[in-house]
Amino acid sequence: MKLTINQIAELAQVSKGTVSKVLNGHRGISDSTRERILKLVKQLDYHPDASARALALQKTGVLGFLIPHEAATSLTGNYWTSMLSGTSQRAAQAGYNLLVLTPPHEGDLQGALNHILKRSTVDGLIIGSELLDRDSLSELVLRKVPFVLLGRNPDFDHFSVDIDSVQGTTLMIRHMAAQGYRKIGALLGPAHYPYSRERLDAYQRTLSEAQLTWTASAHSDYRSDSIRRSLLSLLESHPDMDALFLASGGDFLLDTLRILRERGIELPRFGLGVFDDYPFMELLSPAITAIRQPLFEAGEEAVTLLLQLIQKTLPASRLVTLPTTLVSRESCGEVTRER
Amino acid sequence: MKLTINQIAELAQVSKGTVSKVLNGHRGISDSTRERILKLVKQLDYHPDASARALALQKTGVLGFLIPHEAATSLTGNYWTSMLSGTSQRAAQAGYNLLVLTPPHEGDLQGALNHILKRSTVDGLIIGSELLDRDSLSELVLRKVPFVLLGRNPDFDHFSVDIDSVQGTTLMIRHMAAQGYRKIGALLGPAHYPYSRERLDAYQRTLSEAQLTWTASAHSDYRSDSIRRSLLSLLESHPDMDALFLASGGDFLLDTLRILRERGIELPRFGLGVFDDYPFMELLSPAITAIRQPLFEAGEEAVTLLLQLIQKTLPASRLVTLPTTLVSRESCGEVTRER
DNA sequence: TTGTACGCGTTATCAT
DNA sequence: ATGATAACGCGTACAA
Repeated sequence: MKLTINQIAELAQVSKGTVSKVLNGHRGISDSTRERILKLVKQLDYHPDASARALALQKTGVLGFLIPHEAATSLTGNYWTSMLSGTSQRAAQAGYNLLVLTPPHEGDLQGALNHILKRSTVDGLIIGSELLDRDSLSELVLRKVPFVLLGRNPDFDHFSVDIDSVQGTTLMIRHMAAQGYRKIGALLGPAHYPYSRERLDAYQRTLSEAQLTWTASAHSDYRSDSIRRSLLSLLESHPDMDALFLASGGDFLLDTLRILRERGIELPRFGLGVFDDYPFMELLSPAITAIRQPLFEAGEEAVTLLLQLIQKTLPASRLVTLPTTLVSRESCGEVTRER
Repeated sequence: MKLTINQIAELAQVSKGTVSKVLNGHRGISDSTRERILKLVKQLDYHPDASARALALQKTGVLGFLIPHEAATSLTGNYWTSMLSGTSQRAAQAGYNLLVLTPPHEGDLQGALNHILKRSTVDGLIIGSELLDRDSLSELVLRKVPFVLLGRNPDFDHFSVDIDSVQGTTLMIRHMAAQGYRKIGALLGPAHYPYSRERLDAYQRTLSEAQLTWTASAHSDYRSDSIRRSLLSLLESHPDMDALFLASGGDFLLDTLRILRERGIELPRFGLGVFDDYPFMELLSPAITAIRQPLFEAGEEAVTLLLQLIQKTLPASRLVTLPTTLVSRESCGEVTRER
């Protein structure tokens, strides 16, 4: 049999209401009975049942992390897992449990969200925002569900944590220009993703600030064949390109390196800079210059923000923007000169 | 106001008991009222409250994935996240939610486990078994908590999903021997981890099967300084070593490559084989020969097994062992000969 | 075929 | 300071 509050009450010779008060730190209990109950609770290792507590309080003590893609693809890479890591860490430290919400099949996002919401399984939500439309988000606000966006949504103003794409792109393009590259192309993520647009803009602006008029860019989704197609056509239509800015990490880099090698294009004579840093980049030859995103920290910040929303303490600001750092390595000219 | 079963009942002009029966597919309801209720439910998008349902049924519809290390370290690598990915995928498809249980601070594992259990927040548990002792596991069995171990526990027989360390190690060592290496050393994970022992045994057995008597091995934990120390002492005490078997992935490879380069040891004249495969290994020069572990699949299998335990349908076998595959690349001799 | 009443374990309110 | 009692929302025997 499972231990219940009734049994504790019986053993302590009090009513269950008294036990509840002690457990929740309410005042108006004599020290003697408080200690008697506390001792019993500790001794029997009693913990109030989560479901019953949730029902009574209308709070589950659970945070949901909604990842917009199915687990098989999203949780295999570095991006979402690093954010999840930070989220999990801080949630655990704050005494919350973390539910990983991953659509059962690619595209079932809305359904998964609705399912969770209507059953009120979670107290709040952290949402990978890239695929949720304006209407869904509006409904969340309307229904007063506390939530935080991970990655800003351009046409929906809400509490969110973002990594500074503009600052990162500027950092990288300036660096590439400073290294002497003059015809810097850009391979970007899907055109409808907000950060693709931001990075494209920043890329163009920074180039023109550096008095470089040469420009070439292409979009691609995350499938290898798409990356290959986009990059090949970019290379062919711009044979004079002398450097490439990869505006996304993960498979972008792997496929790009394969293609560059196939075509006999040598780094760092041809420059390469990537948005997203991994430890292994240091071991490639040449090592790859990259923008390091504070993904773990973004996850942490998102939880912090969300908890404030749940507790209705107004956060300091609606938007937390985290800066990136440049990790300068050989693929982008630096070492060439020394040699 | 939140929609409740009472409101549905009222609107449908029936008692809530009837609504409940319809919702749960019980029979003994006339088609007309069933359809009337169903229509209403669909129309208003009603979903029964999760907490209330959990309280009544004594089932939460939630599975827990207990990772033995704090999120900051464990969820940053590839190992746990890949398993988590498979777990999340299959859980979602089976209609379960997945709770990521990660100790708030390194070492708080027992506390976290107890917390979850006593409150009965989950219907079942998938446990990264390496750090849980026999007593804790026994208690789980005693309390009839359905759980599955990810990674077999040598001194505790229970339902578990494991990746075949012995088969993988044998595969690799045979390959290295076939490539002509004669003095193959081994750098293993922490000595108290079960799979370290398994891999060490398999390493020695395979060598002796191949009539190779030369042997050298060292253990290390996952911190860079420890890896460095172990490897350096291994190299120094065995200057004639001509190949190395890295029995763990992740940072092991990164640190090892750094050290080998520092010391001017060239691959593949010196052979290198790693237990754990990553896409980027293909891009290193030379590319790294590796054992590929079916981590995602292990996560999936664990859920499948767990669901059977929860439904009390006896699984076919207590132990699911998944085979590895060898990914042969340049770091281990293959290409040398061709050149 | 449908409705009633109670239990699930906890918390909160209102008496005492 | 403590104790009854009524929610919380749902499932389910059992009665009608």
